[in-house]
Amino acid sequence: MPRDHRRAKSIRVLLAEDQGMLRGALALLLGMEADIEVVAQVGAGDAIVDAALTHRPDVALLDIELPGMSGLDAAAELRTQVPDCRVLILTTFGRPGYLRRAMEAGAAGFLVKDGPVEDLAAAIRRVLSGETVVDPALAAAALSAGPNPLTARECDVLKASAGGATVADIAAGLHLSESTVRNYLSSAIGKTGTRNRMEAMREARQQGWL
Amino acid sequence: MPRDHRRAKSIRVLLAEDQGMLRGALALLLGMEADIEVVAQVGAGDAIVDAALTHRPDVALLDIELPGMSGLDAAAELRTQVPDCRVLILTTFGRPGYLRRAMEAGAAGFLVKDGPVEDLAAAIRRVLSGETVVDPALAAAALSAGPNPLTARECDVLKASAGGATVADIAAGLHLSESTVRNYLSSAIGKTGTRNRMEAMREARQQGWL
DNA sequence: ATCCGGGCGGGACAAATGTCATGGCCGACC
DNA sequence: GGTCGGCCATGACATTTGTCCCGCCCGGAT
Repeated sequence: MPRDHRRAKSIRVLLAEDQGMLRGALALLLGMEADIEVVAQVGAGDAIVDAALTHRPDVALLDIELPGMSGLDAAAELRTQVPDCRVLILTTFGRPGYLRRAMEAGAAGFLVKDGPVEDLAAAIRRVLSGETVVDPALAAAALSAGPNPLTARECDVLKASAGGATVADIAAGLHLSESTVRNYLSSAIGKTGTRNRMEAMREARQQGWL
Repeated sequence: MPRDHRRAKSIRVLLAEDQGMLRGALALLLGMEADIEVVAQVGAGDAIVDAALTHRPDVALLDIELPGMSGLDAAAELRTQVPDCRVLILTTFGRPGYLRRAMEAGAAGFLVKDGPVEDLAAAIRRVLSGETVVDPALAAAALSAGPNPLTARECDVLKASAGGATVADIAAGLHLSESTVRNYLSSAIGKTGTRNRMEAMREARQQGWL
């Protein structure tokens, strides 16, 4: 005989968020909803799939920027490994490219960390009932921005150039010639319409292309 | 006749945090503590002092990175304009320089956003009772790291060089000659022991010097 | 009175960065 | 089979960046 005293079946939620305080606060608040139960909390991206396999949540609430594995990549993995689990992305940045990638990864919803906490439980319920939860303005922005024009290699080089790495550093890190690296950087700078690698990185990040 | 049903006087808290969801969640949780009352919530640094003057909180819980005015600057202002209000800094980054500046600004405590939510209410009570709340390991790091070696101008130039601005941009923005800008950048790079402006910025940020 | 240290700028030079043209290699697509 | 695009690489070149000189003006400390 189940020890659950509630009549309605409660919604099982997996919570992935690296900031301990926010994770704890959200878990407590969600746990107070009568029909919601937080069955797992993780602080790293590479723990998401394991936790989902173990606890079989109905909804996974995923941050994007996580140590280990991105929440977007985790969403894609969940799609195949735990297909019954619906994914709700919860992120600081409403970048067009993030939303696009979230949708391509099969996410059912996309929330930004601004906006009131009250939205959260509501979004979880709507997502579970089959709705897709996305801010319309953000969706429009994502559509009008168009897809990522950068090739995989150009993204690699931009990512590797973060933190002030020199061309030589990047070349060594990616096992490329220095000339090749400069060519990729140059073309990324061209495609982003910027003047140097820093601006190109900024722009690519802003768009959610990295 | 006061409508407050509790016997004990409750602790009046001002909450300054730009991320809406975290702000809302913390406000709800703190409000559930029997002896704590959130009397004001703000999402911008330049609203802190006004709100404190209006609502006369016992404790101000301040994020550092805020739009408008830094939580550290706001703490310094509170020190003079609302001296009875104790300041508890709540930040994502446990940078040594942040802790140092927080203490110099008269903060009574310094919490990082990792670590459990449960610490928060406890820290508020301890701060109010006169204790200073600081993670000992972080305090040691701040002490051993030494003070900021950069001059005010060097900081300005580093800040202005964020986002990929060229020397010409920085010079124009700060009304300086390009030679001067390059000299400041060079000396900042030297003092940080780095190889270029990007690394210098990274390091200076890491240390909390900006 | 002298000596810092900081703010500001100039000039010269080496190194890093960004651009461009060119070419080979591959796989996908028509 | 031909074409196109991505990946990788060279070499030459202009521009930017970083370094090291030098100098001037100030205000505060000794």
